Amino acid sequence: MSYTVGRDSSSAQPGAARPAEKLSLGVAARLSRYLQVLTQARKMGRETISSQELADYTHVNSTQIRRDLSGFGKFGKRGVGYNVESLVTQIRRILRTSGQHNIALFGAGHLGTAIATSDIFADHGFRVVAVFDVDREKVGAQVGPLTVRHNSELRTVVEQEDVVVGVLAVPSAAAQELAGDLVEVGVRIIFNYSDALLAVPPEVTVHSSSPAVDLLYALYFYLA
Amino acid sequence: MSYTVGRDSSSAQPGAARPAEKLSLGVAARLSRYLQVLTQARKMGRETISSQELADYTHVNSTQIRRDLSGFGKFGKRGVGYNVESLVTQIRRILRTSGQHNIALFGAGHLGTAIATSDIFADHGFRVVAVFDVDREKVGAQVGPLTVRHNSELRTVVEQEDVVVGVLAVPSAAAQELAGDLVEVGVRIIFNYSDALLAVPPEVTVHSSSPAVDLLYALYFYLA
DNA sequence: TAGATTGTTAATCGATTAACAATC
DNA sequence: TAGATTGTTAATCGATTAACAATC
Repeated sequence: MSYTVGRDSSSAQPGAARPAEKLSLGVAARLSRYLQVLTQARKMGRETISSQELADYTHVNSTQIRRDLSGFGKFGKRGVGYNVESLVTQIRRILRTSGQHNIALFGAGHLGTAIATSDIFADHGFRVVAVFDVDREKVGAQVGPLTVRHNSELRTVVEQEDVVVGVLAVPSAAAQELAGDLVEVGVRIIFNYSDALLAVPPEVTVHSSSPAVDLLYALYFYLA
Repeated sequence: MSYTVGRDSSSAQPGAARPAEKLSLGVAARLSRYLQVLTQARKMGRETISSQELADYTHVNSTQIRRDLSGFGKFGKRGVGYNVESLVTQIRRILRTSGQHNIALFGAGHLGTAIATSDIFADHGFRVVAVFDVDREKVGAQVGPLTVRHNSELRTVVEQEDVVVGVLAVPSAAAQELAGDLVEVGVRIIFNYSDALLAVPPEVTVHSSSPAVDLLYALYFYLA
């Protein structure tokens, strides 16, 4: 990982809920994972969870988890574990992602529809505010609660709705051009579901989904 | 990460294409990332790629990349870079995932259809050999090249087709039961697209997709 | 040749872990 | 109280990086 980010804030001061300098890449990544499991656990009605259970689900060592968390405050109860609800709140605060963040989704095909109608994003404070497509037959159709718009409305929507993230659920051939458009109107985070390699300026972050690669990784440990 | 896996194989011996003991978690994860970018690059017709370009796309430091690769052989050409095609082959060999691996997909809704008709899995040597659903209206329908089957055929298909991975694109409420069924018929890798927390025996690996969490992570560095 | 990029070293820094006292 | 689990320390190990000679 080569982002230029600050140092770890691991020097603990008892009792103090730390205002957090900049998190290291590793800490931020792990906190995100904890948040994923906690969100799922909350949905299933769990009230508390132990570091050991979190370890089982995230494959992060339980000591590491307690260490990561205790750097920011004493969130747990000895003999009991962590309160799921309050830990979700704490981690969101640490990651500074407690707010609502708006997403523009591109592509009203099967994948786009699946994304727009699920609550995988909603559960984490993201809101899909617009669905775009270039297909005139799809424009005007309903996808979940939204009406499909034509790509040409991109700029208007991004500016009016304060869109922070662009999600590309379009064919590879269309991805690069859309990425360029998004960058041009000021979007700095792109989530790419196509298998195109996107060229963007350094200040823009592209995250490419790749379930197959995740599987290869899992498979290695299965085969080895 | 708490898998019990072997040590890094970083002691280099010039010239030798290493038979690779067991890779460390970090090395395996990074090699997978390189593979993702290389596969994309190949699709776009690229012949060679430098460690610096790989670094730009993967956010892994370029020295780290050269180091990771040189542990297994001298794959690059000074002044030129790495041959994309041959590096794909080499990394697949190192990860021992050169073969064909069969997937069973559950859920013939929008997400399931998107997965079955894309080539995100095919590009990495995975083949979706069956699509299942419980909805009698969907059973029998065509999804890409496949006919939707009823869940009750699970065991037969897994045994006949040598299914290694189960992919769950079903509602959360249905996920746990299916996971149990998969474990029972011997599947050891589950890819979970639902937001259910799956309880499985320790020998089973569950990978839960969570694009929203990936976004939170990206957002942190954007906001901070 | 001149420029580019690999392969490798050596030094540093952060991640990981076992162990255990504190305490719910 | 007895059992469970956190918070924290101290020691180890692996990851990261800058730098540069080798070489295409």
